[in-house]
Amino acid sequence: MSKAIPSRNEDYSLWYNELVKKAGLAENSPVRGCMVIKPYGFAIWEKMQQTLDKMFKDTGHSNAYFPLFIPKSFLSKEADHVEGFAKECAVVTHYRLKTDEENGGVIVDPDAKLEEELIVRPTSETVIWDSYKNWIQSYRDLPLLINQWANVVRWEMRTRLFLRTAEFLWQEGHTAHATKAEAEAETQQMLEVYAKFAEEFMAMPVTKGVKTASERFAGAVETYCIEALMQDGKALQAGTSHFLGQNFAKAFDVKFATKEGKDEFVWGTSWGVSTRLMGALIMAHSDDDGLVLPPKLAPIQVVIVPIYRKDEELAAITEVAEKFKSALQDKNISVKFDNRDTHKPGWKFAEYELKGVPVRIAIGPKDLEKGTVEIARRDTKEKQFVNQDETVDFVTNLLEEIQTNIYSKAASFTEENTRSVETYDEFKQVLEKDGGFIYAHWDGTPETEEKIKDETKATIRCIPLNSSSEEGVCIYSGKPSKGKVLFAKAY
RNA sequence: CGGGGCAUAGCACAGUCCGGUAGUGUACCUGGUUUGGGACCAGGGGGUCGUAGGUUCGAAUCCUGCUGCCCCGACCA
Repeated sequence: MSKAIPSRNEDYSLWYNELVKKAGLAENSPVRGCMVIKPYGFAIWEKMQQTLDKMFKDTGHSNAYFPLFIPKSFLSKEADHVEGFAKECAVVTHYRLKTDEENGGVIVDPDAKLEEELIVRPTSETVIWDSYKNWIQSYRDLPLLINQWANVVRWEMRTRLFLRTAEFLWQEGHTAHATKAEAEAETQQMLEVYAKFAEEFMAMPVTKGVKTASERFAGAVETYCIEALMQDGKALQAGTSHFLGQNFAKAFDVKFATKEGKDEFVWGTSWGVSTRLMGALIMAHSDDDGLVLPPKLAPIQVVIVPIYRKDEELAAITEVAEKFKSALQDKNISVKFDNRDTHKPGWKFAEYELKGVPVRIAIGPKDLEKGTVEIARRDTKEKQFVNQDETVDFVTNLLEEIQTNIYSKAASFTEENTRSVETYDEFKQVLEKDGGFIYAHWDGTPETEEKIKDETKATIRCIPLNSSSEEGVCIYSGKPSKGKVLFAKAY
């Protein structure tokens, strides 16, 4: 009981915060805006990393590592880039502390001021393109396909565990290409990788699209994104892929010799997903009893709980449990046999539900008699008895079914909460009453976008890639529109 | 960074109005009985009441500064 979390209906935001803490995913740190990612939360992140890392390598990318600190002067080399990030950079000004003679403790040593201040990377384009200048000489060095797993710091005013923290973990891909078309194809390809990851592994449907100019990455020519709808009807940007054009190449003078011997600027891309995906994963599927994890990302896919009175019973149950454990592990299923005698079965049931373990197997004396086990699935909370000789196959299939089911559930939710409107009144009404994704005509101007945002808090999440070019008139200005765009209130 | 609320044991809170030396639940430790949905009984440990100062014989309580957290806005992956 002590671990019960608030319900989503009562207070969605509190539900999220409490769930993150009670499920042991993360907690606040002594430093404002930062978070401690706890072992269980990190285990989920590691599974995401492993999967994505393989997808990146399968598409020809290699990992590297660039430094945390960036000379301040680098940031200002690309005008839009500095404009976008300057407001939220942490700056290193000194390199030494000394003991405070008067008050005890330590103070910054005023004699240790850095000649050029360093910024803590908010993203690594600048430091990476500075290297690329030396790495790239000719068309033979292209394409250059690099990814790095790193932490970055953006000094946010308002933070929330996983969704927006001052320091976060992410991967950032940075590629350089000989032609515009190739760089554009790379941008698209990585967007597809993200969409595939979100849908197949996170079981989270996403809408692919292009950002409007005002939402574009600072320094990009075009920003592509995947947007997902959370259970409270708000949208969450889950990943971005940027076509950088020649902006950074020009800023850092990255040229290559073509086959014909001409000097040309290279074309760039960058793309990233962060620990924010953890927030998306939590909000996409979980319920009032706790986390619901897709089997493909669950650190523990199956938990086995013994039910017994006497030690002899435990011994007999353990024998069966261990047999299942190794049989399932042989099928690459991660299994935990929780034989702790410090907690009762009911306590363990609640605990693993809170933690979102997809499948629970309970084995008790009655099961030993009947040759069965009790199998419970986290997504629907259904329980059933299964014969022991069918258990391994049953569980293997069940994991796949759960993965499919939570995707369908999220997909129907997204579908049910995606609406199309023709007028501004209708737009405001739907936004107020239902939230969710709203398709509406927009005249394409930043002014209209801004006004709608000011008046309704809804932003253009993206111009969907698959949108039909159905002509119409802008809901706000009445001017002509070439197609509907996707609006929502967003995280 | 503006507006509001909060800060007391690991966690959730009471006590603050009206100053008198800190309490409840839960978690933790020990022993026993228990175990098919968050067990029960008995005993036990743990808090310089966010922090710095002020008022007072005496401060969790009154006053001031600071810090942090939560909610609402502006900014953002």
